[in-house]
Amino acid sequence: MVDTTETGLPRAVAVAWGMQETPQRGPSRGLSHERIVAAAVRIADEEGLAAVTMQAVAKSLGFTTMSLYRYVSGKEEMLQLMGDAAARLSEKVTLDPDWRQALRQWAALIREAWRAHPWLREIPRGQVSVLMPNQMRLADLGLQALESLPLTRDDKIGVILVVSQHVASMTELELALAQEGQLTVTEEGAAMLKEVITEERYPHVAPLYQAGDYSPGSTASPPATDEPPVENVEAEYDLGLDLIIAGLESRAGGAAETATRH
Amino acid sequence: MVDTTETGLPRAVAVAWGMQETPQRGPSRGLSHERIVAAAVRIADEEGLAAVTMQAVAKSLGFTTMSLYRYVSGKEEMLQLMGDAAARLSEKVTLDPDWRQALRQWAALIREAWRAHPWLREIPRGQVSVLMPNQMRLADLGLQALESLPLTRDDKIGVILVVSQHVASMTELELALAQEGQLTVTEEGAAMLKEVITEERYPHVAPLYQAGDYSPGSTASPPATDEPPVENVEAEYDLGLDLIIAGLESRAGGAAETATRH
DNA sequence: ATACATAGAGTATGACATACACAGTGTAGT
DNA sequence: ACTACACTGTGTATGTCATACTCTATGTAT
Repeated sequence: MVDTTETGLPRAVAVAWGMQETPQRGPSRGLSHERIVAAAVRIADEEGLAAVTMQAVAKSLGFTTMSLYRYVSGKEEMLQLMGDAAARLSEKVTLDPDWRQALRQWAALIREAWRAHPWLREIPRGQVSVLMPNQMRLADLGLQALESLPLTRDDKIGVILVVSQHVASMTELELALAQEGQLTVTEEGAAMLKEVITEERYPHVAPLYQAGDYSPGSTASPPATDEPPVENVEAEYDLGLDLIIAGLESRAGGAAETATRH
Repeated sequence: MVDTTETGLPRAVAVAWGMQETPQRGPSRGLSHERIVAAAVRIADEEGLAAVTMQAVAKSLGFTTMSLYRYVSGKEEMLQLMGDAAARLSEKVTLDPDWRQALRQWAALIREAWRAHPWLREIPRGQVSVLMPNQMRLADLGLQALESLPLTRDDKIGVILVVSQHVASMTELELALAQEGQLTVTEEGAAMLKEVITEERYPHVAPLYQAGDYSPGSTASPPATDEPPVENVEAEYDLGLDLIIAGLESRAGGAAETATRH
């Protein structure tokens, strides 16, 4: 449960849109939402989200921990604001007229944001995020990319969602792998693994390990995954995008072709 | 950096495969990895991952907090073990001979796991997860589903990865929405929103809000998103899967047909 | 002027993860 | 048997967090 204002809107949303009335009386304010969020983002970029504590943020601004609570109802709200701040887009983005290219461009934009702010993966997403200004801008741009496609409104939204999640997943994976560094398994360790990864229990995976090139590689969800060497995330990123686009082409049929011409 | 054993294998991996030598001397053990992990999973299922504290787990087993550290090197390791435990699969799963169906079945299996253990989304994934027994089983099954497709080994792995991430994303989204509950925005709040979501800045999104059906609906990544009413996640799940499968069909060309041909 | 809403500081509290030292326990080696 | 000691689980302590509450100083509306 997000905490909300009297308007029913989540506080974070109201704040992000600047809908919060500013007090008339009292001492002048030394802080602001913007400065707090900016400081928090800076710390997250440099030292990871774990380093973003209320104390660290306050200290970096030269204020007391508790002073932040004048501007932000709690850490969660701050995180939500950070999430939106990280999704800021340069005002002028021109998308290719071909929807395929446009979709790729759009995906690349999102990817860029994720790469610049790896910690985004750790902040909880929810209904709130959609209502935030920058996130909404991204969604808007995504819809624009698909404009020429003969899909229902809902399908377009779905495509946007699916694509953005794909990009998010792959970037997250990429970063997770980069952070952990390559595991260096001993001869002995590898041997032990070979012993347990038997042909009977793992008929399709076992060959990969028996082969000897046990690059423990990447991973996935609790669901499954694989073992491609780290750099391959790029390949997976493209693969997914290619499949989705190919899928869209076949679904859109001839109509899509029209959009491509000229 | 995961902490590893002398074999170079992450401790969690060694533990999960039962590669850890058990002591010979000393009092008999009252606890075990399995019991600890099982207790932790139970708590997570019932009260969410946040409720999984070392103290809570220990208490639920009738032991002291610190006793857990005899079996588990730290909370992170425990979480990794929980992740694998939640990916356990019933031994006998039969996949449809048609790869399309098989892929759907496989996706459904993963989805089931996510739904049963929503907290999975919160546990960090990485190289380690791939090396865990149950996760590996899932990967194996995924490869089996794609067996008949004329793809390279790497592409198959990629597909598995992409699909599993898609399922993960959609299930995560579904759960996030369910947890937050529907936002109930006041007339006033809605009006304020309409005012800031202008046609100029949000040409494609604005109409959705102006229309009056401001179901704040779902969300996506820091990237973009949409506003379909909650139940629509199902639609997005299908959409993504359909697109990927259609993409695979067009990529695999005639060969895929063969596999389908009844 | 003056009252009072407000800003930021100070202090306090309660979760947590985890380090460390100890007391009891059962087995290996005699 | 006996004994040493590897190992078990406990108790206590520490440091990091988020956040509640209280107080003093501040500036604006009256």
